[in-house]
Amino acid sequence: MKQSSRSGRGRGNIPKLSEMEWEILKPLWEKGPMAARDIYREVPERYNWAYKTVKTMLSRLVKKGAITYDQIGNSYLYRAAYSRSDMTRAATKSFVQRVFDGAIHPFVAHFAEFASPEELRRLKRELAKIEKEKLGGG
Amino acid sequence: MKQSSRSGRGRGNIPKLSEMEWEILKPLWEKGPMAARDIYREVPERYNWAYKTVKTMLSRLVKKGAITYDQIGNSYLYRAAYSRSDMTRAATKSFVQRVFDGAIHPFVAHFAEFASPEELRRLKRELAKIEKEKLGGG
DNA sequence: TGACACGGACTACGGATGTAGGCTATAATA
DNA sequence: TATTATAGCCTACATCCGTAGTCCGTGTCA
Repeated sequence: MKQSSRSGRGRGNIPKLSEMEWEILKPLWEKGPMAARDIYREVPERYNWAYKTVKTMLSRLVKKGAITYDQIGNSYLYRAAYSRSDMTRAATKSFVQRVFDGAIHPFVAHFAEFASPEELRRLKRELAKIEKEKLGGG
Repeated sequence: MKQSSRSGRGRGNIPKLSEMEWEILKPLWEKGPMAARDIYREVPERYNWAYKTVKTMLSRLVKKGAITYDQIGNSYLYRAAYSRSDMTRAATKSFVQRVFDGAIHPFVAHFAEFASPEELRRLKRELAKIEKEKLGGG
């Protein structure tokens, strides 16, 4: 099997991200490890954050274990501590639990209302694939 | 006029519920308007809340416009201000936006991993239905 | 009528969040 | 070497959230 970055044990302790913290993690997942200044540049402009705000978030994310860093000279190179997969899986699970009491289909039904036809098709395809894998003895 | 649980305009100002607040709204949606004491009884035991905690949540929910009440004698009969549909739709939209940047299929792919085969089938069915409605000009 | 339980209003308090600012060391530059 | 722009570290501060507690009025039971 492949070794999907820490995919095993301890799913329970993946830290929860606050709304804004996701915006810090996204660039890290998409472009790999980065310095604070670069993350700052990657954050969507619409948030209009001060650089210091980004720095604060980074500290808090380190503290809660969502990111780690390597020191390079006198600055840090931050990197996500968990894969985007693991993080979104955990967040989704908790969201679905909270809002839908664990049943996913109402969630999808709702979402599907504002999904494009293309996305709906894609979804069906994915679902079929997953179903087959499951039945096939995954 | 009849009291069309305000399903129309103003979707944007549906208040956000905190994690625990969902547990107060659920009984209200499922069983209709209730007094504080009854809501207290309906909250899942695992939370082990004091009655006062429920009261605090109710006040906050009233304040943020998520529930309203009718005074009956010297006590209140609380009711949800928005339908469960509207509330979950809003929450889902914001969640998917934040975590998946608006694209739901990666989410489903992840979640489907721990969905039961039965739920997967249900999902596919719902999707097909929604797709047909969309194409049919709904 | 007096004692009490229950109701709502207001208060409490620590931790998380959104949003920074100040201080100090250091790398780069003049 | 003196200046300056950054970097990281620590501090700030209003809100929200989870989780109650206190205070006071009143319906109820004895």
